[in-house]
Amino acid sequence: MRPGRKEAPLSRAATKLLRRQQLIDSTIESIAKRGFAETTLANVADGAGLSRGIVNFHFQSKDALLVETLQYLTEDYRAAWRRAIAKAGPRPADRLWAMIEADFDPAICNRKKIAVWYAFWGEAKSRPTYLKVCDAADAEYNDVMRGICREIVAEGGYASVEAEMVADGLDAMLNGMWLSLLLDPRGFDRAANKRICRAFLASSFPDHFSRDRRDAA
Amino acid sequence: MRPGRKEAPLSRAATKLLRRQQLIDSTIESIAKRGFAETTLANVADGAGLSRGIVNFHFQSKDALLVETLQYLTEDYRAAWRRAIAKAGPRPADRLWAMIEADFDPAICNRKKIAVWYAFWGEAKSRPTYLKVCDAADAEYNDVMRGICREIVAEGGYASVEAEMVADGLDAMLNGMWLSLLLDPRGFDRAANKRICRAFLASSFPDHFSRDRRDAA
DNA sequence: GAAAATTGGCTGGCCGTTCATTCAAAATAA
DNA sequence: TTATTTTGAATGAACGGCCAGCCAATTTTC
Repeated sequence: MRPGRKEAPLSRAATKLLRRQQLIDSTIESIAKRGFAETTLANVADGAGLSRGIVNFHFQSKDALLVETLQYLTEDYRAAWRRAIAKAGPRPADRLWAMIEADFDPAICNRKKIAVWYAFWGEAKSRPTYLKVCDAADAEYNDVMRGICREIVAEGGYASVEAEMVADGLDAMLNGMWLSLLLDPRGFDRAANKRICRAFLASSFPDHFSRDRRDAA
Repeated sequence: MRPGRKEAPLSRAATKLLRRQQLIDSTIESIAKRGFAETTLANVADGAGLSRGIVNFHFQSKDALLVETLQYLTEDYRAAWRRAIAKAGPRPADRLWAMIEADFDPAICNRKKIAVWYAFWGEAKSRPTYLKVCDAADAEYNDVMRGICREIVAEGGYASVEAEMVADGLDAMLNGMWLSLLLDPRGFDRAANKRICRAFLASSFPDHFSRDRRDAA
């Protein structure tokens, strides 16, 4: 197919993984470009530069491809925020802020991937498998965020602040900001959105976050 | 089709409107139940208790039906929050809170309608018409909310608070809470979510909102 | 190490099904 | 009657899944 260049020879096991990943990538591309309803196996195969029958060779069915695509997306996301937390060090305020930064990282928070997230959410109610995967990913993220907020509350002795409420509010806010990227990409402003998150944190945990700078004492 | 009962005679113009609304309602029902991808004209017609060819008589095409369904949904939503604001009286804090209450009103915020909203958002990126309608509706809501927040800031003399940031943050938070209803309907708690919104407002506009009661002095 | 045998990846066309749309005929209202 | 609405069957296009066979990679045999 690609006349000029010859692929480097790979072991069979490696090709198998490569092909599956190519097809998943192409599926993401197609859903972002054409939407869920108009993504066909032919589109996916064409996008990957492979033949028409290839998907049913590497995946049980179209639905299995879509489920695995969703699982890849959730794993990709989970890895990103876990990595960010790990890099942030021990202080809970730093870890919380790292989760937010991760949510706005262009590797995660770009229109293509957000469109695919929303495509799956849009189908979630009528497909229990999608619902389960999405809900589990969301729940895990929320659990971790609640835990960190509890640490901050304990550290700061914030009597009137309920950690869970801050975490849930922040979580919802982040998802809503993704929607605004989807609907109005030109008007989307990463820095402004981060500032809004920071203001929310500053009013909830004033000893840990300031409105302007990265971190308070 | 319904042998036992005979419909009351209606004028042709009235029947026409009735049929169109029946079909739009059935479309909403079908998208909520089966999802966007598996909603067919046959499903819609069956759901409305009408014959197979009926949709293409009252609508130009399937796509036209879907666009009009989305327009109906946005109009329904707009009417709900406008009504809520009008009922709330002159004080901006009351009007802002009325918008939030409207967002959690079971007539608007129920799993069926939320699922349909997310279905359209999921297709928005690849269908410019949907995008335009959704974005316009969102922008209008956001404009009004920003305006009210500006009034509150002016009233309270909140120096450090930017009205637009509060409005945008609240807007995003509300959308994110809808997602949590979609993904985890059992865990969804209207009152708890309202309390989170109220806490956010209390920390932004302390002279206008308290954490616990409906309104401050 | 070279040749032969085997495995497994990949192709592209085919088939049955489903769907949106059209249409001629029937039913209903004006 | 005439105009409009409704029906349900027909049409043609598009799709997912299937498969027989080709070919490269790997293993086995000599």
